[in-house]
Amino acid sequence: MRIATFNINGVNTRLANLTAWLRAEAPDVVCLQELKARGEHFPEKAMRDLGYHAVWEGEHRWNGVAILSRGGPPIVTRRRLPGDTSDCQSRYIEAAVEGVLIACLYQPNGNPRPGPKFDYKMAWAERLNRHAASLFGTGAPVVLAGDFNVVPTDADIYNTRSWKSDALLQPESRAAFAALLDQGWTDGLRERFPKDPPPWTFWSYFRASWARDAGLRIDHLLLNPEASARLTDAGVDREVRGEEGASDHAPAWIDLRSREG
DNA sequence: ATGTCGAGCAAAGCTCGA
Repeated sequence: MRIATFNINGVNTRLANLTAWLRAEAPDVVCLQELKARGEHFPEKAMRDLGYHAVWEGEHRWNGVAILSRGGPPIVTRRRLPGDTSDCQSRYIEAAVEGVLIACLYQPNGNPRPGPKFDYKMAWAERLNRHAASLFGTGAPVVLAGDFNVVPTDADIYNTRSWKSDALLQPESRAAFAALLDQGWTDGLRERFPKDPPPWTFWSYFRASWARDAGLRIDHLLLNPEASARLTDAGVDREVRGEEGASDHAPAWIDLRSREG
């Protein structure tokens, strides 16, 4: 079972990019972030025509998350990250797919920092860690997949210089991510690529980042022990970032062997 | 500080978010 995460940065604007990738790679499950489309504008028919069931949380203009599955339909277990009923941004959706619990998340970017956006990011991270702890020991395989908007260490970026004050690299952001890993989650990409540099998942539109391969690793797939025991491979479909009209992210994925295997 | 994108509003170029 291949589970991918892809910050699509506008699901309708990049529908051609998305469908070309789905046709080429045919991942079993896909977590999408930054739909930038309200719910009624989600391209459900296009997904269905490609053989994917879809569940999603849209939002006016920004954010928005979805889970696609081409096997059994995703059974939604949550549409909001618990812990703050006043938070109405669409950044989390969770579903069971063929016995695997999948959390699709889009952590706030947090810029500019300091300020209310960064405070929101850190509060959101705190809520994520609390909820992740409750998912960790359920006994089922669990995968937390998405755009965490965190560069975990200095090894996860081409060069820290121009990003030093960015919210993605701050000690607080990193500490929250490290605390999440300390719960016992396995970083799927790092498991497969332990040597530096790891594969990047994001290249900014600024400063010809793609042409210079000036990338960051901010899209992550975290596995609890039940999922990690089934991990066979991981990767990034980086060629997707080089296409005409590409998102600034590339899809990242893990492969899990079947329960029988 | 800068750079480049997308969506929305409203009818072009700005604003906000990233």
